[in-house]
Amino acid sequence: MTGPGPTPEQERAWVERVAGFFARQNGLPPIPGRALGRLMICDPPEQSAAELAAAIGASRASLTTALQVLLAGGFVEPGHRPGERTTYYRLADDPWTEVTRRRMAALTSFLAVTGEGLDLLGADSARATRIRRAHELFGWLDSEVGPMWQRWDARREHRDG
Amino acid sequence: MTGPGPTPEQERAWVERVAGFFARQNGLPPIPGRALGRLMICDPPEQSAAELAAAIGASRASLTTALQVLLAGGFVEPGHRPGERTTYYRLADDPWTEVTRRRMAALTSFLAVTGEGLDLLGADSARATRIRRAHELFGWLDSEVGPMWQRWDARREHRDG
DNA sequence: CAACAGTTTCAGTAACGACTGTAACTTATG
DNA sequence: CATAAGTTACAGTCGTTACTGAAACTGTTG
Repeated sequence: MTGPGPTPEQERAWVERVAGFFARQNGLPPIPGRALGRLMICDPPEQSAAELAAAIGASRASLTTALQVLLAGGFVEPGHRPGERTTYYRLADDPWTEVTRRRMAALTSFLAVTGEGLDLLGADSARATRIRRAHELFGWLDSEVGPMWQRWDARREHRDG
Repeated sequence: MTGPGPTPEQERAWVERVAGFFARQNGLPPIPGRALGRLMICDPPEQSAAELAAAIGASRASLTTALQVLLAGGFVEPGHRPGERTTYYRLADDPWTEVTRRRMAALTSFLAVTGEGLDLLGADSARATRIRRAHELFGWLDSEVGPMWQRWDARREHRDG
């Protein structure tokens, strides 16, 4: 007995939550977000563009765009079956680490802006105090995230490798 | 001799870079972003809404909205001078720590979504493997950011207090 | 090489969000 | 209580973006 499993309604609601999260967090449009959410729970894990379109209620044309976005972002991977022309898309093995890494890098990229600001105003001038505050935080943050991801990689290697 | 200082053109360009960053990163509209950038380098540090409007080339009405956004986000603080009715806005002492803290919290908030997904599919089911991958990363990340900010607070206290 | 399944491109549309200008409101001053 | 500086609320406009439907394209099968 494997239990009843989620209802289609529950699945839809969860997919919508995923889409909402990536819309807010990564600026992903609704349909790519829904396709991503769907690919996280669909059974089987591989789905054609047409199947995904039907599942989330969008046009096939929209799925093309959505899948391009997801492919470019490294979220999904294309796959083929012998004797079939259809491309079956599946969630990448672990898109999350890379995506999150990128987001944090983007966060600390403010360091370049503050650095240029300090150059402009003179790093030691009183007027640059406000910028320096920001510069210190983002510089420190930048020095923290490197080791942090090293710890993650070590942990992953320990579990998988 | 304190040097020539930046040209208005250079200031404008830098302000635009700040605005661009916060538009991409925090979803801030252009004008709030520009106002924020301006408040980072303006001299004197306190500015009225009218002054800011002139400096970044926006209407006063827009500045009202922009300043509300910045006040709500904790970026700026209002100030008054005796005998004057004008409100002078200045950059908060250190908005960056709090803002960045919020952003990282938002990042790890995906944990709630993956958690619900695991409940829905059954945490140990084969179908939940994809969700579990995400859940592990964000759970770990969540456990990392707490201590990380503690280190920052300690560092700050050591320097300031 | 013809037929066809599937994918992609593109033009058009609808909805959304930001910004402006004006008008109403608030509050300190004489 | 009248005045004036400044702030706020609002209606309208402009630009952008996501999405759809139809047509063009690609590549495999018989």
